[in-house]
Amino acid sequence: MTNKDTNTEEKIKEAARKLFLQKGYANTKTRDIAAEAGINLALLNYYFRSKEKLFALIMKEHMMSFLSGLQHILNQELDFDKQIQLFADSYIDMLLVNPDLPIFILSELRNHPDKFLEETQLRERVHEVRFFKELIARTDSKVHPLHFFINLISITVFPFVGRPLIQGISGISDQQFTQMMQERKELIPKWIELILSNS
Amino acid sequence: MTNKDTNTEEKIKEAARKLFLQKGYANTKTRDIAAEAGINLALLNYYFRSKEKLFALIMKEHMMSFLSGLQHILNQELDFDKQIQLFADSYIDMLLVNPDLPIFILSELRNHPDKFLEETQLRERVHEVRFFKELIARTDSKVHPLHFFINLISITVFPFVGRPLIQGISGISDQQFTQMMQERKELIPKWIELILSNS
DNA sequence: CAATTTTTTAATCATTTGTTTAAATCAAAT
DNA sequence: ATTTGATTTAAACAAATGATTAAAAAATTG
Repeated sequence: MTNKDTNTEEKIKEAARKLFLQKGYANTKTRDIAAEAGINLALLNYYFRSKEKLFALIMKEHMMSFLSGLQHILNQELDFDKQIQLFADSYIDMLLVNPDLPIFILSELRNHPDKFLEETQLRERVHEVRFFKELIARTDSKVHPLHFFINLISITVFPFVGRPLIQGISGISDQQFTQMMQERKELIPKWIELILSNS
Repeated sequence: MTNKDTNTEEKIKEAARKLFLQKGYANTKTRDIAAEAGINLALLNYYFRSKEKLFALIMKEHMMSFLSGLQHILNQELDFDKQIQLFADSYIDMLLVNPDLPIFILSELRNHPDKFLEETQLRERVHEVRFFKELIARTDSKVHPLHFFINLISITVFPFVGRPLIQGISGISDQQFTQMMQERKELIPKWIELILSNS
């Protein structure tokens, strides 16, 4: 505490987190970060060598927390149905706190398709998750189990990615949007279970 | 034809379409566009005044075609179920041809939240669409009809936005991805109708 | 306290990038 | 064919941007 918030290195990281998340890599200038952190521009390079290295650090941090969250939820020893409920509930909570996270990750992933996937060992770590084994076991149909996972992620995450469009079309307020996302915590598990049980 | 493809103005637009779509506004340099179009750099400003004006043009074009597509499909005089089928089918076809379109639009919309929504009269034009009136009429439940529209868009569009993650996690090939999207043309209507009829 | 190391600062550099200019070339009209 | 206007070109400009430097200030060590 004492050191962590006043510490120059941490101040730069904090500013970088905020701005990169908000505006992406290309739209964030080193001078913006320095100003936001309230430090001299040269200190950015002193502590992190380059803008790119600083970004890689922040990006990895985000990918890891995204992954750890997923891993933690989907590895719990729970009923399959309970697990879906837990996922929707805690993931939407997380997204309401970090609404910019998905579009940030997906935008940057577009520019460096492999870079970040490799260094987080995404595939390896997700593959041994309980939920997936359960999901595969559950589907006796000819429909690929991945479809159901895609559906779950889609209806949970997409509203946050497509938010400007959704609000632009429907005209709902920020408050109404949040309200609807709260409702989805309970609706998503029902929908997914419905889809799963009829396949 | 004769003029349209060799025409300098059109060559620049074509190059701009390709590069903006692929890399976004900030990551596309005017020199890249000039090189791609095979023309002198100054011609970009000669014909379009500025990079920003050129971009606004391309962006509006994309928003319009996105909107017209939606409008055309959702205004057809068809059964509600048929309409959902038509939507999934033709929208996935479109997305397979333009897989970068959603992430492009959503990324840029993040930087200029209102700018493009206003000038396309998105809300006004979508609001008078047959499909929505039908959707609202259909839902007697206490669940907001917008939820179902969000679901339809989510499971249709999100796979293309989240493609790097989906392929990174599952390890499926490009070909397998395309195959799955083809399958979803028939699956999505079933899922959506299932959800609708149980609400 | 003096010496040494670490941190911070202001100034500057080198490159990139969007845009402009002035001259050259091309096309159309009289 | 000459004139006039439109198009194209090479060169340059100005601002933005990531990075470096050398000196000053602060902190640490002996």
